Amino acid sequence: MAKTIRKSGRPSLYGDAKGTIRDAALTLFGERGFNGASVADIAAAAGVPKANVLYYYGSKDDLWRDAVDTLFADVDAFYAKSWPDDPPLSREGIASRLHVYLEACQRFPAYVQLNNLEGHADTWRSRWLAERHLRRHVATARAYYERLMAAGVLPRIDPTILQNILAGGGQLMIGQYQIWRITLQTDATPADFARKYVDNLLQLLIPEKGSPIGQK
Amino acid sequence: MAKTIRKSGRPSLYGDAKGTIRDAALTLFGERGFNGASVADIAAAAGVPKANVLYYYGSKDDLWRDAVDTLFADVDAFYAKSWPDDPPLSREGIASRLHVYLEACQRFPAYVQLNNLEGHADTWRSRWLAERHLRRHVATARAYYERLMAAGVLPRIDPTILQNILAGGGQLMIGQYQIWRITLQTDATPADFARKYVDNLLQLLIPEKGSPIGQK
DNA sequence: GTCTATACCCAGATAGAC
DNA sequence: GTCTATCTGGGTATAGAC
Repeated sequence: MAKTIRKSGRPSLYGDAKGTIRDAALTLFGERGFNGASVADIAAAAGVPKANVLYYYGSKDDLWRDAVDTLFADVDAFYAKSWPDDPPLSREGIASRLHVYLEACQRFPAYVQLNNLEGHADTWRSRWLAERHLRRHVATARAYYERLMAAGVLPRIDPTILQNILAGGGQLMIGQYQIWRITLQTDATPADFARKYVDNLLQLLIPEKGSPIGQK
Repeated sequence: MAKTIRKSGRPSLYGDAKGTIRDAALTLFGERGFNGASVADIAAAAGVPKANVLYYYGSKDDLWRDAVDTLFADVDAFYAKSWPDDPPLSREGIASRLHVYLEACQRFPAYVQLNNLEGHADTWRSRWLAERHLRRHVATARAYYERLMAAGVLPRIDPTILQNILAGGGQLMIGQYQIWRITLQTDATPADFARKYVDNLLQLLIPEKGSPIGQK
């Protein structure tokens, strides 16, 4: 019965049942996939009865869409405050851009897990993800990489492949951290992983003479 | 009751119903995930009644395990005939190794999709995958990359990160080809994609002067 | 607005005819 | 060995009390 003052951003005030449900849903959708996370699971995680989930969101599909939109609003806000408008066309510019991207993957696990879970199939969910959100993100990154190649900082190669080479490996290690942990006892979740990955990548791409690997 | 005699080394009874079911299961598990692919779906895809699936495999879990083991047996056989025992420690050696790996990802879609679908969670399935199969594959690849770094062909960086940089981007583009197709109209499924990816990657890592790759 | 109870369907798994 | 019919539980969604 609490009056929930709903701003379009993150309510999370006292009694914000709808927001609590959406946050729980996003976590479980990211962890178990759409089919693996039931409405009952989400309700239990949010601490509300099952029927309330369907009361606030008309259906499980609508809940998924709302949760994903909210996720990308958060990620966009994170990028807006972390990325300079005009990143330098240099080794350091690449490092900073990649570091922010990997930080986003760590901070918003569903950001990368949803791609893993939905990206291989042609469904209403993968289409929603791609057209509504990914296309925008990919275009922004590509514009910067195109400028890097034009400036001669990187060799000129296929831009889509370039994006995947630069970001793909780290995205995989973060998104699939559990299976990497089981396989090799490595851990891509600590805060310094993003920095370590970027340092190693740049050492491989643009070696600096005498630079110790994995330095701070 | 068509008598489809299957070769390729797997136990084939008359009309190999069991093999047909397992193949259909692997396809659907790879496409929709374990929870998204029902026993009824698998039975329909294999063209047998639902009860037969549970007759041949005692449970859905057992079917998954058997399908995954068979997949990795096929992938191992593919590697055995495609990888030289002693790949050269050179630019060409890297290219050939990566090319074979990406070909395997294309030829056995479930090989990469299962990682995407299971890799982010700690479940009996991700543990099965990691301990029974991935650890072996990763160790084999790592041994080669360690020798490459020791020989000075590549700068010495963290070997796990190196593996992910080299193979991660292509694996992502192939495994999540649908969402890349929707997002950018790119297509990672054609036979020449693996070659194109490797060429671009090596051009970035170890540029060759005057190489015509991706020039525009 | 919040909850209990329930409808209704589909999932995995069995029984038993043939 | 193959199939139809069925059991049981869990899934999404709804009705209706308060």
